[in-house]
Amino acid sequence: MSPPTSTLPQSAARPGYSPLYLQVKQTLVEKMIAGEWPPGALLPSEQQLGLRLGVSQGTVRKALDALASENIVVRHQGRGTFVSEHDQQRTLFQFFKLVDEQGEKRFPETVDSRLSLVAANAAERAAFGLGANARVWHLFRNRALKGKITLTEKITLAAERFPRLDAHKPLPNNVYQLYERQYGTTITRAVEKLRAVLADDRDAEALGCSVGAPILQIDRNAYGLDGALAEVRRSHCMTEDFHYLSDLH
Amino acid sequence: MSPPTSTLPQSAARPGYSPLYLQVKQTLVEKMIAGEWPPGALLPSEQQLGLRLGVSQGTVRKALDALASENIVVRHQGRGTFVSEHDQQRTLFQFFKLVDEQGEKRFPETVDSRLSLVAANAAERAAFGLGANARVWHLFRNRALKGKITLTEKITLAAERFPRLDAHKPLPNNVYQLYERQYGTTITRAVEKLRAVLADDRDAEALGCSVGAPILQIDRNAYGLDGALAEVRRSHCMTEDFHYLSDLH
DNA sequence: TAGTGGTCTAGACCACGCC
DNA sequence: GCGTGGTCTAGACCACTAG
Repeated sequence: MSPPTSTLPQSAARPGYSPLYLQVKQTLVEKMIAGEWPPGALLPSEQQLGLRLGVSQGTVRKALDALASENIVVRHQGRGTFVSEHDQQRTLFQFFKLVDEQGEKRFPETVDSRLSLVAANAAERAAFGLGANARVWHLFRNRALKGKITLTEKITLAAERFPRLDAHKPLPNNVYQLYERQYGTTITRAVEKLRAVLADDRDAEALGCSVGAPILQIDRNAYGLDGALAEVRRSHCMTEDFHYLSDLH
Repeated sequence: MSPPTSTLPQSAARPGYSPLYLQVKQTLVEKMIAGEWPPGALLPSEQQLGLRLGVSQGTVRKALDALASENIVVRHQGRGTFVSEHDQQRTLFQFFKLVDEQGEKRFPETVDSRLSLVAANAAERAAFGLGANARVWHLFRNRALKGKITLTEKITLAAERFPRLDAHKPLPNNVYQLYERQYGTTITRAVEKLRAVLADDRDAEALGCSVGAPILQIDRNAYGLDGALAEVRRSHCMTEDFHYLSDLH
């Protein structure tokens, strides 16, 4: 084999060992984080990556397959492997779980939007790992499905990770695309906690329902490529005409 | 290579083509459905399966990896590949999404259970693909988490698929294990639809809450190894102390 | 026609579980 | 020690895309 132009750490040291293909995967992710391959970029071919990293094409393939299964890259036979972008399709299929009775998805339209910068409270500092005087953005939005306001959102972001967010007003419907293009933060994974609650005065006003109506509360924590918590979001959703779809596989 | 003792269909006919490893996967699933390898059974090694099916060990591996990713088999280095069983662990991690504030899961205890056999209504006949005079089982259960009744369930099963279900009373806590051991029906996949509703009189009585309390309604359709709908379940759950956890990856 | 990923094969070595 | 799955490699051929 010709000498590699780059080497991977810890080839087989017993403690802390990780398989070669996972080291390759991690290396690729780090290059994405560093901006070497921004979202939408075409990666080098498997052969070229193998030569560059000093591993076989099959090992590169296993790393890329793992990245593809996490929706971090997209592979196209005959074209190549691309870093995933937060286009509407991805946001819809990976991060949006509300469907109508027929199981159809629609992208929600933002009807009303309010952005403010406030001092982070203790819970917010703990969640984002912020210092004592840190500040956070609060973004409130009402969103409509099929023309009817169906959910309200409160999004919380660390100001130090998303500086001058107000410069991008009006914020786009798809904020994950904004995080990605303006701040280099790609959301790759999220965890949602669901509860049933009763509509309070604010819910009732925003959603046009009565106080005490049943509301699905969705608490989402969204994480970036680097694994750090990037966004916290609480949604209140009416589930008369839509429901949350969860696949257990 | 020595001649295979069995052959796979359509080696490369253009229309309806499917890769070899998917044909292998399908062949293995069919053997499981036929009862050749019941849940818990040790499969032949990759080498032996390759010889038997006339494909390479690497192709068998790709089929087994796909089955493992769907939780249909479990692989153990040094021991072999086993058909998955519905032990408490699997039921808990794959099909039970309620966790407490600390994110801990507990297996729910069945407190009360009522089983009845009734004529299937139109919706039930359509869902299960039943004939005009078909009957279905209705199983109502109240279930407790950490000693407190937290959810009610209504389970619907086609009587023709689950004959003499009443002979197994009292039904076990883990009904998926019963389906598997007594009826050869292995649940492999489920889809849940979630809504927020208000507690009615029956919810209030069963759950010890007030009428009009917020309730998380979970409609689950569970499918067997053969892909057919096997169980329909509606759960009503209090989410004061527990919430539904959904991973978006 | 050239280049890419997708499939399939074959063989080597390692880590693990069991006897 | 033996057999298992896990990793890694190398090379062949196919299907798809693009120029």
